[in-house]
Amino acid sequence: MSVPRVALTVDLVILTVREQRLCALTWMRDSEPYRGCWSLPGGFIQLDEDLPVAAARVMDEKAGLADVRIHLEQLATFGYPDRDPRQRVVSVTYLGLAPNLPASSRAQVTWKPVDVLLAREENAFDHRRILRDGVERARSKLEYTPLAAAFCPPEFTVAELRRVYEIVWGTPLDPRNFHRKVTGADRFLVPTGTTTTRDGGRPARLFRRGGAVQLHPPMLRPSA
Amino acid sequence: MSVPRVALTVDLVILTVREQRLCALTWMRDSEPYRGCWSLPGGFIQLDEDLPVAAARVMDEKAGLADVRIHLEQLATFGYPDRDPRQRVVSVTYLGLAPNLPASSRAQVTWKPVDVLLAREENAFDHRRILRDGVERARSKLEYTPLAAAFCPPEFTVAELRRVYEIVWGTPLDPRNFHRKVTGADRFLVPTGTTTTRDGGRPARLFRRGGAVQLHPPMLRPSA
DNA sequence: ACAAAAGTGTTTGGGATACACCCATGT
DNA sequence: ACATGGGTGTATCCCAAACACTTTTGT
Repeated sequence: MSVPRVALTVDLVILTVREQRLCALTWMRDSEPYRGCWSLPGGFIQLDEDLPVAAARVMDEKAGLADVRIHLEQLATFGYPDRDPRQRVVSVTYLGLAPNLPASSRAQVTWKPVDVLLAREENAFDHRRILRDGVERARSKLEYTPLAAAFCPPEFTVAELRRVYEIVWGTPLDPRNFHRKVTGADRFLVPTGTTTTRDGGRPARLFRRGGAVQLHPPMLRPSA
Repeated sequence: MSVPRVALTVDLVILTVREQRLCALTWMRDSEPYRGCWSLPGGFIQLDEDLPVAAARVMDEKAGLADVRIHLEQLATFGYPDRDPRQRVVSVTYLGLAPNLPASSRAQVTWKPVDVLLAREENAFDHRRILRDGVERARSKLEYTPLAAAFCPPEFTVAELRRVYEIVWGTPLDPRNFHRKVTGADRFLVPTGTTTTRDGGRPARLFRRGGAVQLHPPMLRPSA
């Protein structure tokens, strides 16, 4: 029995926080279609390759973030027939949250603020839609998982973590109540025992990510 | 440029509540591979077909639930290389919640309790894993969306809705507090103005689904 | 001394839980 | 009359928001 076969890609929504803004890793296209438009880093899946493996390979080859072991989770699959003008291509997308890192050395790959990307129209395929879904997923994941810490360097202060929440959610948070909530949440943060004054003022305790997978209790967004 | 192409299927996790149990629609395989094992209803995607359209077609052709317009949402995509012994097949899965309906007239398609399906090993491909993910998604969706009402007939009582929650979550709920919460949630339920005594006792008001998409405030599971 | 940021204590209000109690039907 | 389930009222508790206040640094 013969069945239709389609080309399958993995496309990545890699987010970070840098210079007080939520940014996504973009690939500037230098060939048709959509030459000169931004796209998400992506690549075709090999026949013998598992989906997460393909995602990790694209992280390496296209995004230039090979060494960095960042959290990658499946976002959604996009496959309406004409999303790629050349042929039927179905895209399995992954969401990753990274600390503020230099991206690839290639000029083609850069961090861009998501609000700029979502406002501009010059995007390839349906990648603006995919980015929007990824950002929304990240926003809600911050509520009930400890993934906000994935945006931070290995050691960070409570205030730095709060800045992540404020930038991703786009809302100011009360520093005092935030402090109590995150330090009280089960296995969210583990103190290193050291402090830093890099943010000015009184020395702040440094923390590392704890082993929690879910957040109890969750950090809920202000009612919006 | 030549790229690898793979076969793509849509597989459905269709859940309902019947006879006090959470059940899933299963397809009994009558050909190899996995002859005699249960599987999820599924089918190959056509070249010119959007993914949700393919899901609706499978609902019709395989599940025999054509007329019924039920809620279908994308669940996840499964694609490790050897999940189908014949060839590389990637499966885009959808989750649907249905009221208690007669399934197809074909004996091959039946409702089976999910606890039985998840306990048994005689399943095709990785469909047990997919079912498990679908059930978990449904459980958490009941918390913050009004989808529990999708398990009910068009008109239903608060107690019938409560039974849905109790069966899907596997926990008893306080009838009084449940009543207050669901009738107080914004646009969850709209009263029809009529009552029924089909459950015995004092007549219960009948409700229809309201227009809410999210639940404010959410119905949280007992801490478990 | 003063500014700046970290961290703690305290009050208060809304929502959830637990449960007593009343209502409206069938038998 | 009584059983059965529908529905309301109420005390209590917990948690989160709001914000005054103390602590510890740099300049």
